[in-house]
Amino acid sequence: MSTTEAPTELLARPKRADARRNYEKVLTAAREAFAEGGEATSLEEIARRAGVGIGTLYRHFPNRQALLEALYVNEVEELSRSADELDDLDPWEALSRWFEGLIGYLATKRALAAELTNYLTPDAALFQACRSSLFSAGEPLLKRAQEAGMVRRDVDFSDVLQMVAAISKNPAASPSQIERILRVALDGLRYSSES
Amino acid sequence: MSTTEAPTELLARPKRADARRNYEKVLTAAREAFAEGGEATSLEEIARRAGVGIGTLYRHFPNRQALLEALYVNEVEELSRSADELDDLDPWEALSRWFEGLIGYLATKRALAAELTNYLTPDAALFQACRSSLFSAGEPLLKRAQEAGMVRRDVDFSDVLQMVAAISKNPAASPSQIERILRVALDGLRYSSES
DNA sequence: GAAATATACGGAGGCACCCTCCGTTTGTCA
DNA sequence: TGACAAACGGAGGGTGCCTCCGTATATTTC
Repeated sequence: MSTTEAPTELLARPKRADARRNYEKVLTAAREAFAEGGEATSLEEIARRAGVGIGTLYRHFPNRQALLEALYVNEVEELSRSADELDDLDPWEALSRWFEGLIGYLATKRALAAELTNYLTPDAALFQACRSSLFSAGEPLLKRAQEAGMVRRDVDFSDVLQMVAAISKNPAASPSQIERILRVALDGLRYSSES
Repeated sequence: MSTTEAPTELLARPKRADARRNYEKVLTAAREAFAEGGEATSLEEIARRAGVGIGTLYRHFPNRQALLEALYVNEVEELSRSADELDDLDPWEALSRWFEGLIGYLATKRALAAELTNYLTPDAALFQACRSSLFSAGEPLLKRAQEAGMVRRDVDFSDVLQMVAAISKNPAASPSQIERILRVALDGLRYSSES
């Protein structure tokens, strides 16, 4: 029973044993630091927490952006897997449940995503990949609700996703207000324009 | 006809002639630089553009944040004045027209607001002031639409403002998509929960 | 198990940026 | 016009991102 993992991960892990250890140490330290300290954590600080030199950190993540991306990908992968237990619900119910999950996720990743958008254009490969991952999970739910006549037909999944994401990431609103706003916005999906 | 302006401005301008000139030069250079170069412009660069020393820039704006705030306030003041010609419209029409104006404004200020939120908590005095300015302009329009039964009553102006702002500032969506999403979200205001 | 080799480590130092300090200059007022 | 307050400007301190390269360690080979 070797310790080699199957190469299913999207992120290529380094080869040598000490290297892999350090890679994980950095990633973990970064996750913690970002959770605690907000987005302003320096890479020096992360290296210190991880107990490695700054050079080692840069060996694994060629720049700050790369480290953030690695964190981000890790999390999205996890999220997309969580959309398979909703098939037997009422179409509208299934859709809004799924978005609830998404919303909870987004709430914790605010700072990370915000900083990433400083480095990347929204059509960067990374975001494309994440979106397509979310699409394959959520789009069928929307389609189903539209075919059941429970959601207006002049929107597509991208619209809804952007709408929910934008509202959830708004740092100026409290969680309870965000919830209220989302309810309104999602109700907009049910509005039918023939007055 | 003296050149002294009435002290109606929220921002206190400096006293001496050269100082006032330089203050304006910096502010103008900053506005241009941010419009062109995005948010990553350095203060040294702005001072250079304005043709003043870095020390002078810092005399007027004690730090980067202060400069951004000054820019921001300037713009919001301008916006709030623009909401007085809507009284004679249908309540729903008036409300959505006003938000159209707001939306256009927000579109151009994305980068600025985004960077400011890195420095300030959403309840900073600056934002409070801007919000209250927007409130006094927009809240009556919402009230009127609610009393006319054209808008659901379980939302307040803050909700709608945050909703519109969040969607408008979303950098991942194209202008046309943003427009579509806003239409959906604002239609949510008309949805009435008795099914 | 030891030598050879590839791989990884770590921190000094370069560069850019934010900001402070203080000697010099300039506007203002009597 | 002279005196003083106000403002100017840039050298330099501190920190953060990142590079470079001498040192150390894992892995492979014999």
